[in-house]
Amino acid sequence: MIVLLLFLRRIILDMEKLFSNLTITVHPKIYLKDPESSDLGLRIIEHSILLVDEIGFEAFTFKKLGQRIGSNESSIYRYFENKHKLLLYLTNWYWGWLEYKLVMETYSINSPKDKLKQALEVITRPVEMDASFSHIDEVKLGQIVVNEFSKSYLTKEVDDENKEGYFSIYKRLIHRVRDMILEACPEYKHPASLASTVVDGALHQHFLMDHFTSITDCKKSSPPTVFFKHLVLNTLNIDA
Amino acid sequence: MIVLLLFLRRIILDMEKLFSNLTITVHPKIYLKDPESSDLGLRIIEHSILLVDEIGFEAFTFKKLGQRIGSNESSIYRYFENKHKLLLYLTNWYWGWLEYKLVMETYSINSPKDKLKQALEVITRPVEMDASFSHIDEVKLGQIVVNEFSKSYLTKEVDDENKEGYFSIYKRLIHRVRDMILEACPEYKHPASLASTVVDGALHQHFLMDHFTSITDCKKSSPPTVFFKHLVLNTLNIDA
DNA sequence: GCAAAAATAATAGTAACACTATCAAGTAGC
DNA sequence: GCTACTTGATAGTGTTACTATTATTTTTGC
Repeated sequence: MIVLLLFLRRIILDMEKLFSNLTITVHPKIYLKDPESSDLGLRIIEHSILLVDEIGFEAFTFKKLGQRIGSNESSIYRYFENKHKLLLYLTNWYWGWLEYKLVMETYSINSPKDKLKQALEVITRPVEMDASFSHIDEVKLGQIVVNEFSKSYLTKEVDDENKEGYFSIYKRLIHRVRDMILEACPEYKHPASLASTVVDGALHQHFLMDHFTSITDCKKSSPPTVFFKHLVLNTLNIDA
Repeated sequence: MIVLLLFLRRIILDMEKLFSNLTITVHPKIYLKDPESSDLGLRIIEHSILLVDEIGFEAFTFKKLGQRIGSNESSIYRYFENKHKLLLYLTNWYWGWLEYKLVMETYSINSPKDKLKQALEVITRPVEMDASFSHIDEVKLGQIVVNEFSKSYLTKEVDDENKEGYFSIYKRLIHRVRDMILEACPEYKHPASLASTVVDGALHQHFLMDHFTSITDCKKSSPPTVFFKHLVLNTLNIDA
């Protein structure tokens, strides 16, 4: 058993190495010029994560970002139309990255129930550092998603932007979780709602842990993963 | 049995009559001058609901609201410091109203499980008109809560404003649901997280029904209430 | 190694936003 | 009729969210 596990782990590590020069693909209409294509672009992404995390999306401006990276406001406008598009870029990147993690950490599991459990783990756990992408601080980006993601779709333009495909990575991730729910429990009637509730709810519980502790039971010693695993498995009548 | 039900219904109707001149109390530090205290104040509330629903919170300004109600921008500033405070006022009012509905529609139910079921009904159903408050369009206010509420707390000021008590009605509502969960199932370990997940999740599912239908199973014919009742009752091992 | 092309920086400018301050006009209570 | 209070009107300030133009630097193709 242990030998098998080590063997699987080996495959996974190889796989990760194989994909180590992988880049997360973001819908090209979100940017004017691909930020991965130049040094300035990479610095825009790197420091926008740090600055948004620091001062919040409302107070964030291209002017401040320019000052931070010693570059000009107008140069940043050549990469992104406005800060809303930049936020879309960052959150798209995050969901693409999480989808990659989800696939990597579940593809070798055959039992649908174990696969689902591992998926819940990936989706609800706190974000961990990933050395594969040197210009991105995944932990801070995770915080940005918790605090700002919903602002990217709670707009009057959401239907147009959805049609353009700006949210398709996010939706694809939820479809994956939905399909795993369905494989573990084919007769369940609300797999998509359950998947979206878990993904959105996990962000929400992480926020509550930081700011409204009286309306959550989650804490370091009993993280959201515990709550959501119990919730999903009981809902589907799967034994833990 | 039917006689008893009619009797209870009679009591409830009496009770509603009794409270018909009730006003929902909002934390006084949220406003500079009580909008319920003058005609202009009432018109500010009435038309801010219509205007925010129409153009969204981002595009909403006091100048536009002033034009709409034939009043001056500066006069509105005498009631609210800024539009963020006005949003807090509207959402506080909504949660206070929903709490009132929750209490009214559950207080006479003795069985903890039935009480919880009715609570889930109140919290997850679409908002319905309420003639008791003539200056408030509850349906549109409900839409505003779905689309804008999270923007009221996803800010850098959330901890300060929470300390001031700006979110206490919202938290109190969730505490009520948490307590009902606990009465129906005393051994359940995550009652607060479940309550907050249902309240937030209900708003989210309503949003998805309108904009991202592929990641929800909810629709007119199978509304969020069905999903959440099944979710909660199975999680708590209560038979429907 | 140099010219052309591309990328970036610098500067200026505009309309809207988010206010603050001041003063005038109306109105309500005593 | 005086006072206090409310509302309206006007003006002004600093910031935001851009756009446009021109200058400078960097890259690249030959």
